Amino acid sequence: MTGNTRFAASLHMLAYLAYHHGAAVPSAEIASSVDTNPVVIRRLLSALVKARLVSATKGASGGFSLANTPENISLRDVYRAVEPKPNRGLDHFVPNHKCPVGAKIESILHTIFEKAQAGMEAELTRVSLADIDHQLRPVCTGKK
Amino acid sequence: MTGNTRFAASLHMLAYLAYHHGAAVPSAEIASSVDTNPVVIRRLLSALVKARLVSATKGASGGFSLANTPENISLRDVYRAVEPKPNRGLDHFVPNHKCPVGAKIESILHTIFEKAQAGMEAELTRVSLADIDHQLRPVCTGKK
DNA sequence: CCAACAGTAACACTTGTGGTTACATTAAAC
DNA sequence: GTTTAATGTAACCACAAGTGTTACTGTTGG
Repeated sequence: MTGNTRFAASLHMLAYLAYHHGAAVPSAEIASSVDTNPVVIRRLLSALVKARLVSATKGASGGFSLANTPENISLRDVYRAVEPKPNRGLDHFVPNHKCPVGAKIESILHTIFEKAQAGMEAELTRVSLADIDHQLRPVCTGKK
Repeated sequence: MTGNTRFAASLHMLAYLAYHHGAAVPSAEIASSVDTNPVVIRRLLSALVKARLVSATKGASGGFSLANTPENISLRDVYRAVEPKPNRGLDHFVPNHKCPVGAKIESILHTIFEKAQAGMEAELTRVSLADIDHQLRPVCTGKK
């Protein structure tokens, strides 16, 4: 797989929680919507709990719920929570430092990649979980 | 590996070609600077040749050279040439369409990811290979 | 002809990711 | 207090993608 599905899956899960706002949703139910294993869900939500975006309650009738209002959760928050290393492959890129080009290229690329990353995250900042929820509601409320 | 090193390696190679502008540089020499195998270099440059960013000459005393001036090669051109699928893992993400959330989330995420991608590429558009070359020269010319 | 090069196919190796099972822990419900 | 349903992880396997490597086939200048 070129990228990973963590970010997309996380947004799906959070959208599901926003849809069932207030209630504690168990991982098995979320897994049914995302069509994967409950453990995968808990694994991902674990990162979101650490990032304070989601709260988890153990025990019977427990589950996951949003730790904040959908308006106050930006997609950038989610991105940062599940993608801790947003460097475009610069970590495993080790050129020959004895070459004048190889010696300098790393720091140059680092700066460039940071700007590119910032450009992407700027767009993500402009979208909140509430925006996704609003696009989701119209088709759902009619059938509920 | 989280991402791939193709983009970073491609920029390194192109910077090397810009540094030796005009001359035909064999893949073995570039491989020495990037510190990898010549086949890896040729594999990557193959994509850049198809994108008309680099020209290759076969035979003895052959090699690779830029097909354009560094000013006219933007990093976005390079990115598009070596990263044909810039979707953040949406392809392998197949939710349960029987769920109201799963049915709609795909197209919503697709739109969002496209905007995020556009934000990143906008930053890459603003940087040319000449910009990298200018940052490279000051330290190199003195030691040459 | 020959030496040097690109172009590519084929393969092994490594790593990241996702799916799965298993189990310890926790807390509500009865 | 026991049962039940849930999180939290660890451990493992399977699969896909990326990278490095060898080997071979053209191709071109000397």
